[in-house]
Amino acid sequence: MQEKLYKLIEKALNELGASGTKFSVEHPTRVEFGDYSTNAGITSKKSQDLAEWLESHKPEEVDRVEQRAGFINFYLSSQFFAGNIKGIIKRGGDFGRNESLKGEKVMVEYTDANPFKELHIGHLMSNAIGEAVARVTEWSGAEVKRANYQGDVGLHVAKAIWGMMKQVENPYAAGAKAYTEDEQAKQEIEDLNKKIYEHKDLELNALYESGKKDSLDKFEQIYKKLGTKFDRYFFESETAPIGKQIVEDNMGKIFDESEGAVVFHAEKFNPQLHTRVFINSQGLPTYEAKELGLTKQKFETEDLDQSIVITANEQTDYFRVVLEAVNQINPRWRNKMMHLAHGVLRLPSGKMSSRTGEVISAESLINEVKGKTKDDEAVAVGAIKYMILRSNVGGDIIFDVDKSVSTEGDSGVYLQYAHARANSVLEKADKKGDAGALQGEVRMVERLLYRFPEIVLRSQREYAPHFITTYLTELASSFNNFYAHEQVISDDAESPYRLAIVEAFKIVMKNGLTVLGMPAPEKM
RNA sequence: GCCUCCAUAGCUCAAUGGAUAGAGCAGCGCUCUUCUAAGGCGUUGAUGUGGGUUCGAUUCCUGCUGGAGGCACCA
Repeated sequence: MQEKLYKLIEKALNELGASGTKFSVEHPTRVEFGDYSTNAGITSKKSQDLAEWLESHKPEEVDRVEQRAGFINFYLSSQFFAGNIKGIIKRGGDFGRNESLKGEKVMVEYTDANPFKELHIGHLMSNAIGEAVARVTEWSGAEVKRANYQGDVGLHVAKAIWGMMKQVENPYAAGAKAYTEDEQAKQEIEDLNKKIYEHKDLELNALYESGKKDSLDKFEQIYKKLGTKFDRYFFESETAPIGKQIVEDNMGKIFDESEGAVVFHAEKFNPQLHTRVFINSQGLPTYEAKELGLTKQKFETEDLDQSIVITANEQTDYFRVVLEAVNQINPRWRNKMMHLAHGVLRLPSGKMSSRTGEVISAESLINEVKGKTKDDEAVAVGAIKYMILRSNVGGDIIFDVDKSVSTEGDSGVYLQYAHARANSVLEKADKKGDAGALQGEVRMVERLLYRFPEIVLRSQREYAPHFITTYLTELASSFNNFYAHEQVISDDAESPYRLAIVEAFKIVMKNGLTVLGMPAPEKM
């Protein structure tokens, strides 16, 4: 429809001798200003003539054309909305999908949990955003590979194993604490770290393997709760040697020796960037080199058109440097890579730090929210995801537990409840909906329903799931208003049409929640 | 010191260069003998500050103030 109007306006401008004028066609911010609006009248300075031309050449879907403050507004006909209701019901679970990325293969890396440590609320953030991005990408027709890159070597592992050997309650926390407070423990942990790398101590290897497995199994249970199923797991123990090799192959060309370490002088390529160490003075690859190894692994195991990495924004500058290094090594990889940074999840009381041991685990947050939702896990997961996905990806989230389960608007609960309520009405009805039975005024909910596919598309293009969240909240509000003011099931002639609206709403809400990775319970 | 990002109502968030800056919470006042009141209706309240570009700026550029993150051998 938008495109149709665009072409019509282009034609009008041609005939009015104003061809080439720039203009846009969009949904106005307020419904009083119509379903579509154009600024072509302002940009062409022919508002009056253009409005008159459009009024006399309007397509059948347009009920009326009005000029207001220079803008030309299009009000669509009730038949247009009825047609869309019918179309939504026909497409059902597929309504909202598009094919803009058809034939492409996209890898989305997110969550990036570290074995031996607990999954904390930061991982929850990455997971919620990553899963939503993955789904939005799928809904745009791409084949998506979900990837999880995990740090299974390094000092944190040694700390955890040190704790395991002491058989304490929380091995990682105990190890981390001892490392900073106890000089002897620190030495023991560093020795352990070296031994883990060497992989020669059989007893230690067994401890390592069992600890890793337990940890990964536990992660899997949480991923299941959150609705994530990864296709690929990458480990730092694998990427490290590959990355080290890449750096060594490019010594003198891209990487240089400096103070005993191997560094990349990124500022030579971009003054905003800085030098970073890729291989430390002990000859061990750092996180930076490992990232190069990971990149190679990704592109060599899958024929990717795009690789999206989702991390916290504390890694933004680090990533810019690494991406520049990738660009020097293989620009074709670089051009397909995208780093999406999210903020930090905080509680109103302040930030948590994993170093001080005050981490809030993902599980404990889920359980706390669950405790406030009649013990309903679907509602709890939805509540948490909503809080994360309601605002722009880059910013921090202030997570207020009570607000997240708020029964009054702007929450996951609100969306799920509207969905369950629509389902309940449909179950009560003894007849089927019929979008052909319309009469009367067009409702707000009808004006919003058909917009869902374009919202999904925009979310994909801008890597911004929050557009969907915002839209669904508005949609749920319009549905609740409709529900509160009109008796859906009754004997009058329009009842089948109202039922069709409810059915279409249920489809869109369910698809919307699904594409965000939120559960959509049938009953609450 | 340098780099990046951010600043919207008392609070938490929206607003592809457009119209009277939208929601929710909190506050105040209504609303269940009717399909799920975890709902609905009404009401009070905001673009940090100085310039600039533009027919039009919350949006773009820039000065200032305030905040967050990062800046060599952690990840």
